Amino acid sequence: MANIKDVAKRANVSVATVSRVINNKGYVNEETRMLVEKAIKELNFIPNEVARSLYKKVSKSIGVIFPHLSNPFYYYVLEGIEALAFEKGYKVIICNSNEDKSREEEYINQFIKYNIDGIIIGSNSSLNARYIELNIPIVSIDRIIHDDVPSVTSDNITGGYLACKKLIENGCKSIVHFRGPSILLTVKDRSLGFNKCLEEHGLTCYQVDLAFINPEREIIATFLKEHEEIDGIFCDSDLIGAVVLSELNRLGRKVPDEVQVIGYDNNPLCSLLTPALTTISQNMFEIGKEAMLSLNTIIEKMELKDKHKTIPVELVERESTKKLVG
Amino acid sequence: MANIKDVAKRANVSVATVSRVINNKGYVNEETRMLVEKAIKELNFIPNEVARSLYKKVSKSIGVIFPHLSNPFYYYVLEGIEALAFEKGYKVIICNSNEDKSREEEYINQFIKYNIDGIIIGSNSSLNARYIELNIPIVSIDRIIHDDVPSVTSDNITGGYLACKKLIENGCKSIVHFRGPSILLTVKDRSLGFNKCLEEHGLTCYQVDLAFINPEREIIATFLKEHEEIDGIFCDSDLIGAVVLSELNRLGRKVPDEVQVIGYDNNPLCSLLTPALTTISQNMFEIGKEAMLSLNTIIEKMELKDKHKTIPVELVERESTKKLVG
DNA sequence: TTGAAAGCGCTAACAT
DNA sequence: ATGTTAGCGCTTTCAA
Repeated sequence: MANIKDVAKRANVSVATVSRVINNKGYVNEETRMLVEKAIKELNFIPNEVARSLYKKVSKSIGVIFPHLSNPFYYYVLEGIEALAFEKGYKVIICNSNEDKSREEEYINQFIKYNIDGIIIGSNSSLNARYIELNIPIVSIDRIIHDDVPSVTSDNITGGYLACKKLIENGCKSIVHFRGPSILLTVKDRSLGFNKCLEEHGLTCYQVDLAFINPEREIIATFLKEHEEIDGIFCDSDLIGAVVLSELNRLGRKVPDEVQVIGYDNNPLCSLLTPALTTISQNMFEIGKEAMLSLNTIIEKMELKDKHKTIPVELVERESTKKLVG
Repeated sequence: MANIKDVAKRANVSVATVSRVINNKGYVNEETRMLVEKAIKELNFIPNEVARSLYKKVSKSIGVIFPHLSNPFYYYVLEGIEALAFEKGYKVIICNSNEDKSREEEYINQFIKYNIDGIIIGSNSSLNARYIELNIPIVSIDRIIHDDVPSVTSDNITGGYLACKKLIENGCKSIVHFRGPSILLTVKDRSLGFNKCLEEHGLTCYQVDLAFINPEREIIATFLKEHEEIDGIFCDSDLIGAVVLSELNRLGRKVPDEVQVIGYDNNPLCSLLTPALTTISQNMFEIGKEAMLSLNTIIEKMELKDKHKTIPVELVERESTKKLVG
C-alpha cells in the first residue's frame, strides 16, 4: 500500500502538498495538483483513515445498538440508517446487546476505544446515565432517554387511536388489546391513544400483555376460548396478529365477519396471512433514516431544530377488518 | 480522556512500561504492574485502539457485505456473525450493497482505508476478482467465489433432495418447483438435489423462476390456475411458500389433502401460516457463526482444515404436508 | 526490569 | 504556493 510519502516523492512535492490535494484544502497550484493527482493514480494511493482518525479524533463511523437483530422492526430501521450513513460516508457498526447490560457496556467501551462519532440506540437500554456522561453524540429510537437526547419515535399514540377508531367504526363492541410488554414507552403510548378513543365512545377493553419476540400462543388461545364475545382485536405487533389469526382459525371463528383484527408494524408478513392482516403501518425505514439524519446533524455540530421527531403512522386496510361501503 | 502518557506520569514509569502492562507482554515487575494498574483504574484509562491500529495495521473489525438487509436469511446469519465476532473482540461493520456494484466498490475502498481485518461476503457479488486481488482475508457465504476463498454454504443439494423425497413418499405425482433466480448457486444446488430424487423415481417437474425479494404473486396465481393437476409444490423460500399458500387458499384448494407444500429456510413465519408450512430448515445462525469462525482462523493465520464448510439442513414437518401413519 | 526514542500515516501550524 | 516539522497515542526495538 502506497502512503502519502510515496506520493510526495513521486510527485516531487512535500507530504503537506499531497495532504492539501487530497483534502482539497489550502492553496495549491493547478499544475502541482495535476502532478500530485497523477502520482496518486499511478500508485493507487488510498489515504489511510486510521492515521487521519488518530489525528482528528473522528472516525466517520457510528455504532448502532439494538436489543435484537432478528426482529423485522430493527432490521428495517437498520436499512434506513445504513442508507443515509452510506450517503454521508459513515460506517455503521452493528451491536446486538441481547438485552444484556454487560454486553452493552462492553460495546460502549469499544466505541470509546475507536473514536466512534456517534451512537444510535434502540430501545430497552438500562444504561441511560452512562450514555449521557459519555459525551458522544447520541440519538435514541423508540424511546426518550433524556430530554436533551434527540429521539425518533413512531407516532404510537396516533397509531393506537387509529386502530381503535377503525374497530369502533366497524361496529366492534367487545374489544381486546393484545399488548407488548407494558414497560415499553411504545406500548404505553399505543395504549394511551387506544384508550383515549375508547373513552370517547364510552367503551373499555381487555388488556393482555405479551412478549414481543415470542408472543405466548397459550395465553392468546386461552383468552380467546374464554371470551367468545370478543369481536374486535388490536395487536401491538403483526407477529402477535399472526398468532391471533391462526388461533382464531383453529377456533373456527370467522375473520372479519365475527371478529376483526388489526396488527401493528406493516410487516411484509401481513399480506401473506389468510386473511391478510389490516395493520398500523410504521415507516421503519424512515425512522432509521431520520435517526441517522439527526445524528449527523449533532455530530457536525449543526443546530437540530427538531429534537424529538415523531414519524407518522397510517392504517393499512386489508382483509381482517370489514370493508365499510360508503 | 486519559492517555498512556498520563498513566505513565501518574505511576511514575515510562509509557513503555504501561504498554507492557496493558498488553501483558514483556517483563514487568509485579510491584510496578500493580502501580500501573492502580493508575489505570484511577484515571479510567481506556487504550486508544486507533493509535494501536495505526501501528499494528489491524483494526479488530470486519466488514459484512450483504445484497440486502431486509431479508430474514441475512439477518439471522448476521446474528450468528455478530455473536462470535463479539466473543472474539471484533467489531462488525454492516454493508448493504443493494446489489449495486458501485456501492460495493465504495465499501471495499472504505475497508482498505480502515485497515479492516477481514470480509464476509453474502451472495450476489460481481466483484470476485477485486476481492481476491485485495489480499484481505475473506469468507463467502452461500456461494463459492474461488476455490481458494473459504466458504460456508448450506447443504442445498440435500435440502432439495429431502423436499422431493418427502413429496414423493407422500404420494405426489404432479410436482412444481417454484424456484429462486436460477443464476444463484443455492438455487442451482437445490434443483440438483430435487431433480436427482425426481429422476430416481422416474418423475419430472415443472420449474418456475421467481424473485426472492418480492416473489411475483401473479406468476404463481396464473400457474396454479392453469395447472389444477398439481399435487406437490416445493418452494425455494418460505416467503414464496407463504404466497403459494395464500393463492391456494384463494383458489379453494385444500392443503395438504389436495396439494402439499414445502418451503425453504424455516423462517419463524412458517408456524404462523394457515396451515403451518412444512419446510427445509437452514441453520442460518450457524452459517453466520461458522463463517466468522473461518474468518477468524485465516485472520490469525492459523490453518483452516475445512475450507468449504457445508451446514446441514433438515426437514421440519408441519401442516402443509400429510402425516404418514406407521 | 525499565526507559528513550523512532515510527505507524496523516494533518496543520508555522516558516519560507 | 509550498515545505518543515511537531504531534495524534500507541508499540517495539535497542540500550541501559
